[in-house]
Amino acid sequence: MTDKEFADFLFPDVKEIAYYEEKYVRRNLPDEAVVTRCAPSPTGFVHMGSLYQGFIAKQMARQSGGVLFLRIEDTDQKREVENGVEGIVKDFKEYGITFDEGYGMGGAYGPYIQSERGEIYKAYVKYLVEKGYAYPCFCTPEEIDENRKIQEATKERIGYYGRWSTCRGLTKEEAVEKIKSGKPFIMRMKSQGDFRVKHIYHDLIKGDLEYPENDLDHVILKSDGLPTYHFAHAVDDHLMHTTHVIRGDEWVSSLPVHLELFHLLGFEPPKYAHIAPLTKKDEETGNIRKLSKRKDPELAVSYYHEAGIPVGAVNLFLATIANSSFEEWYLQNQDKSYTDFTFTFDKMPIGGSLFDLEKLESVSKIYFSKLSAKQVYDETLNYAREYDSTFAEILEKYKDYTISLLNIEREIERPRKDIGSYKDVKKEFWYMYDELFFAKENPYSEVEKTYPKEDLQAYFDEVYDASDSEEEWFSKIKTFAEAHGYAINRKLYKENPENFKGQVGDFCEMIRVMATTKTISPNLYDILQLLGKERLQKRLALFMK
RNA sequence: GGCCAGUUGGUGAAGUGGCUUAACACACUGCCCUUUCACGGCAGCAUUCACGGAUUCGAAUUCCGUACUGGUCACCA
Repeated sequence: MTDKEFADFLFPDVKEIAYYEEKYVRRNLPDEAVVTRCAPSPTGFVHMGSLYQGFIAKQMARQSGGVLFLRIEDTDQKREVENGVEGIVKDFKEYGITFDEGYGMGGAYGPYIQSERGEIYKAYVKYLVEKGYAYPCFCTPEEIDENRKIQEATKERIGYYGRWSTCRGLTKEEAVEKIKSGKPFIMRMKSQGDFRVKHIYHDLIKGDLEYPENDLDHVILKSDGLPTYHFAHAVDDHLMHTTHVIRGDEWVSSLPVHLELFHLLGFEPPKYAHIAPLTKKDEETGNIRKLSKRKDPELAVSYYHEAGIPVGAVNLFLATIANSSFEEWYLQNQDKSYTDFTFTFDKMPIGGSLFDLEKLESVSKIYFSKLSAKQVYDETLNYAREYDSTFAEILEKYKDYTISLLNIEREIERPRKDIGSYKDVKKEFWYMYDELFFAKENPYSEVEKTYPKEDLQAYFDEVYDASDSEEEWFSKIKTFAEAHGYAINRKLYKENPENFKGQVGDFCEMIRVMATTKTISPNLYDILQLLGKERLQKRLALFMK
């Protein structure tokens, strides 16, 4: 029996690969164009890791005038989650990762969902059989497991190779016999590699990597007729003319298999860029470890949605960890978007990228500081509608008031950076709403310092005038404070602190605490203006108690 | 256990043999600016790059060994 006859016996009704080779023509793009993809499995929702991968893939494709497509890798039906695909598409879209082609939007290289590509994979497996590079395997999972245990016990390398690959030695006739008798089987690649031979592979991110030749006869077609990841990757990325495979570095160890698969199939392999994992410091052990789906809620994209961290801030953060030079560039190009930055593979981190929530917060504050008051208002309202309906009502009721409030020290060259999330708006400014302020039994209970309050009453009774300009307002404060034993400036106070109750700043602090309960707030003059004399008197009365 | 990678201040990191008496950012501390809070500016914060050895006139950067950390070894992707 020839290899050809054997192949025909195994796969009687599939097309020649020439059909597919002709159908999926070479892309007409310039040499530097990066054609890459996001290839998620519908096994759950998008997490930060896939978003990070998608972010980099999108940037590299866009900035090179290439193509980004979406391919759904749903060859594992057991792990599939209902509506998984829709969730993925939605999450990617929310975070600004849009595709040029792929699942749900068509393109010339489809189908873009692996479960619909079965015939294609079979054609290529058949091709491999014809060349003598693939064979059916009848080993049961139990037998494989048995071998593994022996290998572990004798400290031999684990896997289906060499003398352990029992079905590799079967003649074609024996195999045909078994199949005719109804024995279930899978297809394995027939590795031509030698484990002792080492090569260097140049990864776009990690640089030179030393790896041994693959000699494992990996499964390429499972018993359900669907391909394994390894095989699907080789076939799909060849047919879809992917130039760059950008993926997590947990794949580095599979590189030898993939390279051999491309070689056996006669394909030119793509360039690989292996992204360092997102890591965090484990609270229990103190070690740096990869972010885990189970342990770390912050891995889920929904975490940020709930926490009120805007999409734009997350993207900004991803940009800062993707290329270390980004942050400095962004500081110097305040008016530009992160999409204007040219990312390069060689500037991407190799070890691990610490996903630091504190850093995210600071990036988010920068993001917020660039928004207009109206934008902050609108987005905060959207958020509150979803997560805090009482605050949403308040925001709607006091729309113009809130926008004025948010506008203090905003929309200027160097804006405040006090808001890092939609949640912070309430956290920072709750005291500006009487509904929230007087809802507390004693709004001032958190205030630690005690103040010489008698001066305050006098100030509001005799001096404060809401119609004053900011300059007038402050000069009156100075005069009043001086008359009541405060130093008019810091220097004077520092020279002889014992001569004064404090300095003007201390007097201002007292006013601020009375009005807001806090020692930090936006510009005091604006806050007082917004509150108005009547509401201030109410607070004052409570404060004086 | 095998294979592969990583290890630079409180934190993230730049750095690819002399331009490094180790950038930048976050945090912290101090000072300055300012009419308050901020914003901003300046300064301080690793005599040293996990440890040990080697190569070299010269090493965070090259090589070897050790330790630690991570990844991976499926009919999962």
